[in-house]
Amino acid sequence: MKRESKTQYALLGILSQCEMNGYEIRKYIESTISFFWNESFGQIYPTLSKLEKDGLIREWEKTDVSGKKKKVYKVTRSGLEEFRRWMDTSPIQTTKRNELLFKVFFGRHMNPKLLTEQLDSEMEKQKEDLKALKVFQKELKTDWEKHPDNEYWNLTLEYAEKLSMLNLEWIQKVKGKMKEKR
Amino acid sequence: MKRESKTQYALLGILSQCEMNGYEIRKYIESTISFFWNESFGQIYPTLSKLEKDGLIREWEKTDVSGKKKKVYKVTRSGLEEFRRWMDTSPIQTTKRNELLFKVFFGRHMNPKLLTEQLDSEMEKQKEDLKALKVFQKELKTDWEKHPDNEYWNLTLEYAEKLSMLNLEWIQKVKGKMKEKR
DNA sequence: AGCACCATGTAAGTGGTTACATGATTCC
DNA sequence: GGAATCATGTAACCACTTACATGGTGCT
Repeated sequence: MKRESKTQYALLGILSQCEMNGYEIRKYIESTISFFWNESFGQIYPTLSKLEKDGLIREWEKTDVSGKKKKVYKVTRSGLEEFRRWMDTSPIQTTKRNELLFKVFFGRHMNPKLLTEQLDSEMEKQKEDLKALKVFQKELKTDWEKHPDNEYWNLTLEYAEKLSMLNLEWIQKVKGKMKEKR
Repeated sequence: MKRESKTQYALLGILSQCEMNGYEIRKYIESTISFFWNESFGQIYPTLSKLEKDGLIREWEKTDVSGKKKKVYKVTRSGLEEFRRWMDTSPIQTTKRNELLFKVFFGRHMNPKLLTEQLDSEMEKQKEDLKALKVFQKELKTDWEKHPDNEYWNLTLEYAEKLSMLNLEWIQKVKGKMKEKR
């Protein structure tokens, strides 16, 4: 069975929403979909070259309102077709590696205090995520109410929120159990 | 920053529970921790060699009750120390790539019927996982009540169960939204 | 005899991160 | 002038999957 990088489809999907250069793609991912996706520069730039070579995206000179010139990539018609073809046909694959569960599964081997500390820092991350998600949800409601993707984005945010809450509750519970051990 | 494969720690963790050969490790993972971890033979065998070379595990000839001989790997004292050192000191890293969320986030580009089909097969997987988890939970209660790892295993199962249920509910909701579109 | 499963390993190739290098632009 | 950020890219290296090869064992 052939494996193919999903980076290319991620870039097509992102560029189909808004034209950007490589640097902006990275920032977009970081600030918008980082709760379920990430890409590094080392992947983005070579993939952009490949996509352009294949005619799925094209580089444009864009002049913004202030007259400044800027290079951006746009998805071509065949790029959009290829993206949709992939979306429609490739089955969803879920990767299964969860270090948090790993640590708890083999938790007996850990110093309960250290496990608790690691759980704490995991909780911090989750709380920050949750905060960012709330801001994002609000933005969606006020500024992007009429955007055609609104409903889809909202659903993913809802998932992310519920997952974060589940994580927090569960970690709290594990921490409780650890307390008994000390 | 140095990256190091987690495969080695997974193998140390597994072998610290029970002595096994490479083939059995694979089966163990498949049947027990597959809901949060996986390893392929292409990783397992080279890693076993490396661990033995480093003195963290050792090969033994084991004669079982019926007199048959069998090779198994056991964790050495320094192997256990190394495992515990890693458990105590390495921060939990969560990978962020969720194709299910990806598909929904860019869902506008999909044929709603095809998205629904993909969601259906994802639900099937989740339901099977859930069924397996229930069996596992029961086993834990009846056969492994007194096992020192019982509490930890139970916690991970609880997490996995809740996550599966969250997935199912959310997918159901997305499916509902898709129905309106057709 | 043949099939299923046990068992071990290697080689090729992909996917991905990290670190490094370089230079332009903007802002103070 | 100097720092931060914008911007692009490459090279080295690691992790991991897949496919292939090989042979043993046990059952029917």
